[in-house]
Formats: sequence, C-alpha cells, structure tokens
Amino acid sequence: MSIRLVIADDQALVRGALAALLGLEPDIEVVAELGDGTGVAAAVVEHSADVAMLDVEMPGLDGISAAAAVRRAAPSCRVLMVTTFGRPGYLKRAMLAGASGFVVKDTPARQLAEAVRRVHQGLRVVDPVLAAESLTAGDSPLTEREGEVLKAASDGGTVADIAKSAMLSEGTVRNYLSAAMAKTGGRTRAEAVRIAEDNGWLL
Amino acid sequence: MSIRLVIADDQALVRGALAALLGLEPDIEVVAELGDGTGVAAAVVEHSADVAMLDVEMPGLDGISAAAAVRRAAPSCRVLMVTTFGRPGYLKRAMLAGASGFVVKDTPARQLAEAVRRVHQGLRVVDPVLAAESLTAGDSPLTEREGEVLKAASDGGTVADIAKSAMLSEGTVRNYLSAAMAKTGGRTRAEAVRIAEDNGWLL
DNA sequence: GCTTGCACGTGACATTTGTCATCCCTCATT
DNA sequence: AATGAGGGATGACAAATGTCACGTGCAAGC
Repeated sequence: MSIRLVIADDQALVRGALAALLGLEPDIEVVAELGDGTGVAAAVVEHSADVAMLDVEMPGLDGISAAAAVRRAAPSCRVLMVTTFGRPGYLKRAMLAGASGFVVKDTPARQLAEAVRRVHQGLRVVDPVLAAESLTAGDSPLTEREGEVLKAASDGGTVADIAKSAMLSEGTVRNYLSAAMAKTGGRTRAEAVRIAEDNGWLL
Repeated sequence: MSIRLVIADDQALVRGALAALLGLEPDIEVVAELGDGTGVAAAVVEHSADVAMLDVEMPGLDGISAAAAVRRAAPSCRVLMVTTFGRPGYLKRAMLAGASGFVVKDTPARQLAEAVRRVHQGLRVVDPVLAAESLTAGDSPLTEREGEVLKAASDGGTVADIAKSAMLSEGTVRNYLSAAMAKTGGRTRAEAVRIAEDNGWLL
C-alpha cells in the first residue's frame, strides 16, 4: 500500500514540482497540495495521510505551527519539514514541534522520496549539512520576549508601535531591543533583525 | 529544429522543475542550467542558445543585469524573465534591459512553454496580472541616488556606514533617506526599505 | 534559604535619526 | 537667458533610538 502524502508550500511551482516528482514514485501517492499552513491539519485528517511535507516559511500559519497542529490532529501522521537553505535555527524548533525530518529543498528528488519513506517508517531524517550548521550556530540566544520584540520590530515600526503591539512600555521595548542587538552582534535594530532572520531565530 | 534554452535560477528545485517540465516539450531542448547570473551570457554563447529564462532575484549577478549581458553577448538570443510574484517594479526595468518577456513562476507549465515559444518567435510576452500591477503601482518614485542610498541602507547599517559606502557626506545621506521615506510613505528608514523592496524598486 | 535568570518597569543620558532651510553646481528644457 | 530638476553639501533643531543603572517580582536550581 502506498504512502499517502500531503504537500504544503506557498510557491506553486515548487509545490507542483514536488508533487510531480514524488508522485512518480510507485509507492507514494500525493493526496493533497496546499498553498499555506492553515488547512494542513484538516487535509491530513480528511485524506488520512501518512506523511505531511511542509515548507517552513509559509503565509498564514507557518510550517512549524502547522507541524504541531498536524501532530495534535493526527498523531499517526509523520511530518517532514523542507526548507530553502541555511536557517539552522528552525531545525530544533521543528523537531520540538513534532517533526520527524528536516531536509533542504535542493536535495535531489531521489533523496527526497527516500526521506519520505524513512519518516513513514518512523525513522528520523535530518540533512547532515543542516545538522552541522545547527550545532555550530546553536540555538537562538534570545529570550522569548526578546524574540517577540525583535519580530515585532522586523517590519520597520517605531518603538511606540512595538510597545503597543506587545503591550509593553516603551522603555522595556528599548531594553529588549538593546539586549537583542548585543546578543546578535548587530549595531542597529535593523541589523539585529537581519541577523536573527538569517539564523532562523525569528520564524 | 528545437528551441535551445538556458535556464538560470538560484533555487535548485525550481531550476530542476523548470528544466524537467520544459524539457518534456518536443520542441524545446534545455542546453544549460545555472544557479546564478554570472555565467549566463557565457553559457548562452557557448551553447548558441535561442532563449534564456532568467530569475530576477539571484545571487551574484541579478537577473536584470544578466539579461543585459545576454543581449550584449548574443543579440539574437531572446530573454524571458521569470519572477516569484508581485514586484511590479522589475517589469519595466527588465524590458529596458532587453528582455522580451516577463512571467510569474506559478503559471502552469503549458503556458510557460508557450511563453518560451512566443519569445523565440520574436513576440513579447507579459503576464497580464503583472502588467496591470505595474500600471497601478507605476515606476519607482525614487531618483537614482535615492535608490542607491536606500539600497545601501537595506542591510541595517548606520548613516556613517552608508555615507562611507556611497562616498557621500552623512548629511546628504540623511537627506536622501528622508526623501525616500517621504516618497515611499514609510515612517522609518526600515519601513521605507521594506516598501521599496516589496515594490521591486531596489534590486 | 539563597542565588540566578528572566520579565517588566523607570529615569537619565548621549547619540543617532529625521526634518528643514538654504546654499552651490550642472544639465536639459523652454 | 531663464527655469527647473537633480546631485551634493552644510548647519541647526526636534524627535527617536540606544545605553545604563537601578528597581521589582517570580520561578527554577543548588
């Protein structure tokens, strides 16, 4: 019996390519394709899927939250995360959210299919390059609030905006931003945002 | 005789998908695949390609510069730009750089193949959605220097950094940033950067 | 029980930004 | 010849930002 696979990726071309390539495998059947994370858990339940292949960066519900939702809604369904490169910070968080595997998008199709089979068998699959990066780059040095504030700062709003959206005093916001800048090594708020984004510390 | 096609896109999976899908067409032959813009012109010449399919956003040489390079090196080779959505600002610049067509990545494979054929025949192909967006969003309101300065600001450096990299006085940099913020409608430098990036005014 | 780390806050302070007015120079248009 | 737009610059000023010191309370760990 073939592996029932759900694919979610916001880029239609990538999604289509994944579906086409993996659909060619005799033991894999693509039962649903989604463009964002919101409907993934429902789709998994509806089609009683065995494996969900999720992009990390998606509009609406992000891949990691979607992974958690899938695990809650259908504990028997394994989750395989795919991402575009780098961003080692996502790895650990994805694993904590219940993902069984984590691979980068530009691995050859054969290996992607193999990864799907592995997670379906209950094994864990982690791209070795990504794992190494994850070890050297390590976890996010930011505390939860620091991360929240930095994320709120990432679209370019003022301290007042951030304070309102995070329900904090402006002074506190400035303190957190200052701490985030110190920990990331950025000399400005924008630089700190960029560094944190590049390392997958923001999501 | 089949159309000789060169494909350049930094995402391996997309590149592979494009090559696979278009390679299936009987009248199209994919003669080279590149991961960045630097070698495109050389590859076009080497394989005497008829059409080059270029992503706009690539590391190294960007798609628009690569398009110009191709036109210079092989005037008989048509250029078809592909992009990920939105960013209407790129359209006009791509056309000025000598591109014959501009389509978004998530158009169906059939239409992509058709677009390749059309540009090969010397016709122009422009995604209608993109064209409409381009008309409403219009050109970049930024002057050349304003764009340069904003681009230099886009990685989060201080005014002093920007001034050094652009060989301008700090006051002038602040003036340009101020003008850019006024024209984009951003309330901070970072917001202006974001808006300009979203509209494809920076590249 | 004591220390440590984090969340949250205040207030003061030096710097950095963003804004504006006002120059100069050049080049294209009229 | 005059006008206007853009590139470049200066200086002054208000507002925002970044830094620090110093508080409080709470929870976890030794």
